[in-house]
Amino acid sequence: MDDPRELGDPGRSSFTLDQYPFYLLNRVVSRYNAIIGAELRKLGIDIPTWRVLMILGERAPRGIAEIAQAGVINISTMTRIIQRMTRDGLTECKPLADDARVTEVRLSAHGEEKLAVARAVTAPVYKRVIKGFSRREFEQLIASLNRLHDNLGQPPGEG
Amino acid sequence: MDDPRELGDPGRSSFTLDQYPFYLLNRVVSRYNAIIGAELRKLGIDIPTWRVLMILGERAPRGIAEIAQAGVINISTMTRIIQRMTRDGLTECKPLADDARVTEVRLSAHGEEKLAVARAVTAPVYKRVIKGFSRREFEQLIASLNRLHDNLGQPPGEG
DNA sequence: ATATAATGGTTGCACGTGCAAGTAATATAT
DNA sequence: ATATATTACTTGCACGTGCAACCATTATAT
Repeated sequence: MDDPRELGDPGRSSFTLDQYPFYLLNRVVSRYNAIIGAELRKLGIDIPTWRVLMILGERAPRGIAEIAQAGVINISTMTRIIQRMTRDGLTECKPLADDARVTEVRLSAHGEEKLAVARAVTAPVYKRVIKGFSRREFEQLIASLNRLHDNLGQPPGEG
Repeated sequence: MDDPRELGDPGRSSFTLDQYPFYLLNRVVSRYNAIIGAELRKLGIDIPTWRVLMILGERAPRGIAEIAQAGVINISTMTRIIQRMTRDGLTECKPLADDARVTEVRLSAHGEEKLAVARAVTAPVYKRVIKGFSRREFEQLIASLNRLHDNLGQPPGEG
């Protein structure tokens, strides 16, 4: 009864949703996205846009596929997210010099500004939500999420 | 530097995505949903349907709003999920006796079967993903997710 | 009794998404 | 050199979603 692989197992008769990690994960993510999404909407952006802003603010991905990979978003969807962002002046695109297939995407000045504002707006929400976490608990959470991520492997149709 | 509230804070200059819990959460959820979604598709159902099956299999919610609440899904969306499920013979609806406003939703026999099959199909994926977790780590994860959930409070436009 | 509010659910609309099939550019094989 | 495959991205299509406005039913106020 105490094998951890049986805890929260949807195949077991003792299964309940509150012990099912992916129900809890979905619930937390949905709520967080709902709240953050409402904040971002005031800035005229949505969550996918915000995620791309964060990614481009941190690394310099080589092409759209890599952004999609980093953002865990379908490539064709990412194409259109970048199209919207470029239309709205947040990003600039041009074919890469040594390989005209890949599209180089950079943040525009306007995009950098939006990112800064979005960070300022989301930070207080984040602080509220992380309240009560010790450093140990926080690090344990990160570690567990990374382990789950590794165990999941490469999903179909994401990169 | 070690105040946990500053760890992964999107407002800090030292911010990186791999230390941002909600990036990691989104990533894990997206991957899991992609994998599980592909499995469920073989059964002719999608993730929202699966979630409703699980909810109805566990409790007996009073009306559609309560299902939406439990499933962390918008009410109008839930209306249509139930419509689809009823069309496909997975659920049965009728107005409640003592209050004709609320819609009573029950699993049909076919719905029960689908739920059983879905459980059988998702269990091995779950076991693979939870691999390597000690009981302690598992319980710590559940606790952290519950804490995040509590800290988030009631989001806008979900129930 | 009658008007007003509140509750539970539904629908029109616009839009974002994923899949499958496409195009263009580069790499590989013959 | 030329055909074939692969890579990187794009687009047509069908569909699911959220928001806002709506309808129906019950509760409350006068």
